[in-house]
Amino acid sequence: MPRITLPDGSVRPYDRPIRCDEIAADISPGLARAAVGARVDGVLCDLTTLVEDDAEVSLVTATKGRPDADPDALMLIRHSCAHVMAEAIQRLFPEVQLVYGPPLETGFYYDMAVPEDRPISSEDFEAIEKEMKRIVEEDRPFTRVDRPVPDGLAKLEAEGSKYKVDNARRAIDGGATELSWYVTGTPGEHWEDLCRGPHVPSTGRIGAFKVMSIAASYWHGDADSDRLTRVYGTAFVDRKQLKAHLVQLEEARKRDHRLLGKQLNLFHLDEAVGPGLVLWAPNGAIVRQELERFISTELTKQGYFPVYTPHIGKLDLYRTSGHFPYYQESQFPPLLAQEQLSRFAKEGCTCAELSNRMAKGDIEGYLLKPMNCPHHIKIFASQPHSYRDLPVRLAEFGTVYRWEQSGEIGGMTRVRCFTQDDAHLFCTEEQVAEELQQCLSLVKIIFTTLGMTDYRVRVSLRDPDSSKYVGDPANWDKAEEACRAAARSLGAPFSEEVGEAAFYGPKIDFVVKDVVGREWQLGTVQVDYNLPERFDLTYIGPDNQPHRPVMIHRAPFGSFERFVAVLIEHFAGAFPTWLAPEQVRVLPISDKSLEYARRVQGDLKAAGIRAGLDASSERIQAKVKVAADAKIPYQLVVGPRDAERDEVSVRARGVRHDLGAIDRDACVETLAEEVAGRGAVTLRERHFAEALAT
RNA sequence: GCCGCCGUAGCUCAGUGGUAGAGCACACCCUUGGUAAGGGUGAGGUCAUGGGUUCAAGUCCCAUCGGUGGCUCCA
Repeated sequence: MPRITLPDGSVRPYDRPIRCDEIAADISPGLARAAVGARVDGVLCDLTTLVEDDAEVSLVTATKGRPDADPDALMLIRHSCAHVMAEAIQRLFPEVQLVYGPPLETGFYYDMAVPEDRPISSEDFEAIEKEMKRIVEEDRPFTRVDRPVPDGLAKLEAEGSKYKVDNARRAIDGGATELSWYVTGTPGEHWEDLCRGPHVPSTGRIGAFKVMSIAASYWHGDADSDRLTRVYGTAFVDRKQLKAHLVQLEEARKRDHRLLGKQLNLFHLDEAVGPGLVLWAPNGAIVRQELERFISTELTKQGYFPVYTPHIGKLDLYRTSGHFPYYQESQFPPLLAQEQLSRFAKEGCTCAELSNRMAKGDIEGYLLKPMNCPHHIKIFASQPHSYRDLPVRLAEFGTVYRWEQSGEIGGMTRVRCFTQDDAHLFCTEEQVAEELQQCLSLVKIIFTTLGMTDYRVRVSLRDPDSSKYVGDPANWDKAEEACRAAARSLGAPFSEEVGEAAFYGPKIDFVVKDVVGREWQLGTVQVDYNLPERFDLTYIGPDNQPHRPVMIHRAPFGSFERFVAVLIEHFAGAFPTWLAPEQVRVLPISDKSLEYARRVQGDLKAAGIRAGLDASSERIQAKVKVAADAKIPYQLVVGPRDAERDEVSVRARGVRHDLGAIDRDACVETLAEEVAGRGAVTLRERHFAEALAT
């Protein structure tokens, strides 16, 4: 007979198998009302689940009007809401076949096969929601019906849904001994769906929901398989939570780097230049340049040598490295040698022939470089190296070109031309561990300085079943173990992900999320035993014999394009003073103070500060507003009173009032310190701590 | 690359198949005002591009280009 242990440690003995909702009712009527599901020995399940043996049971509750919700409750609500949406859609579009509808972190989706002649569009959302509302208001119970495998399969086949048959087969392959359906209401009478569950007790427990968007997907995620329509929605315990979520989404969109990039004139994408080709406007260029300076200082400290290399190289170079022709489809087409080009033009050679002959190697040309490593390798190989010289660390802000799929390009996060803060380290096998650690600490310095604490670490390994990786498996094992060890030494949690490695070696990646929740790889450190082999790199060891060096590829920022995109969103465009394109703006009260304002600006510029001046004929109110919209860290308002006392009146970004006046020289000096120290000291804290508090 | 949606002034957006609009920004004039937008005047458009339907297309249809939301991909 089951003894039920509750989360508070108390134990309830029962003399018969007991349902979770009965347990809830035994504890309190309030709990019984609030419960939407249960966890039995940690496994989320229906409230009607029968507990037959001793178990730890906790009830999952969803209480309207409470700001915090149990993530499991939201999971149940969303999964259930996916059913309600599917029912609504099938009522409106009887031809639609359902595929798969799971809950997500922020909502749910349902994949479905929609007939081509009547696609679902966002214009249908209102009707769908209306239908859903009706189902929710009817408050019909979610009823589970289990069927033996043969009966279940027969039923699905009779219904003719290949997708659901496939789902069932997968469940069976996964060890299922029964197939379960969930009916929203009475079996035999109401709508039902093959589903593993669990669900909330009844449709009425879905507090508030919204159909969000529509997108395409592929069956099983396979681009060659059926195209499906994916409808996204979200659901919450109550309206208030849903609204808070929508407001949050709206706020996030305001931080979007594409929007801020335009508003703050940071970068520009121009149709005439080409998709995925970023033009850095002066303001964005300053941010990038500051980052370049910042990391250059660190690189010097860590013993890197700067190098410069061209943007193209001969095809043969990339045949050696393995970039060509294996990754041909993700590269810009090769540049043909001039005389060959004209010859082929005369011969009327087709593109397919051309690409064929290039792949075979009987045509020479140049490739826009997809990576910097081959060039750096050639610099290393241009001289003999003793083990005493190692490690050799070659660094370059190297621009690379990759032919990303058109649908993937967007903003500055995924582009076709980008500049990496790249470097390649050539070292002995014994040196790998320490070099890796140094690289990781560099990444950490960057993230810490910029206050970006919200990242995750991923150790990216090869997929042994895939053929896209080059080199000896034994070397891969060594490299992967080195990455694991280095990640461990970071002291932060990390996940290992198979199939994420580069073609030549495993990586330690730093991954962050953008405002819309998409993940991006920024910093990366990669161990490579393969390219040294392909290029036959050697150094002379203490035994006077040639040895193979190991390479480490690393880019702490990843690429400036992507990093700055994430940085814009991280700061919501309000860059710290050292990064801000315009660090200070001087605002004269009127033309009468223009001369003094110019003097202040001159002092600031002389101190190396990027200072602007608003010499327009607007009133001070307007100047303050415009400067605030431009997210300039400091505004110095100057009028006759300030000029007389050699002072400036300071306003700080984000503060709605005037902080007060201070001595002009003191202001310039502290600002210079703030910039030099990258925010270790700030003008606002040092001189206006009191004024800030009010 | 695939599917949906979108494309009107530098920006944000209105615009029943019947003469191309607003706000901001810009230029000039007035205003010289002590802390989150003073007032006026003006200039600015191959309505993404190319076809089609129509007496008539920014508006309807098709294609292309570009953007966007996903999917797939990301060496």
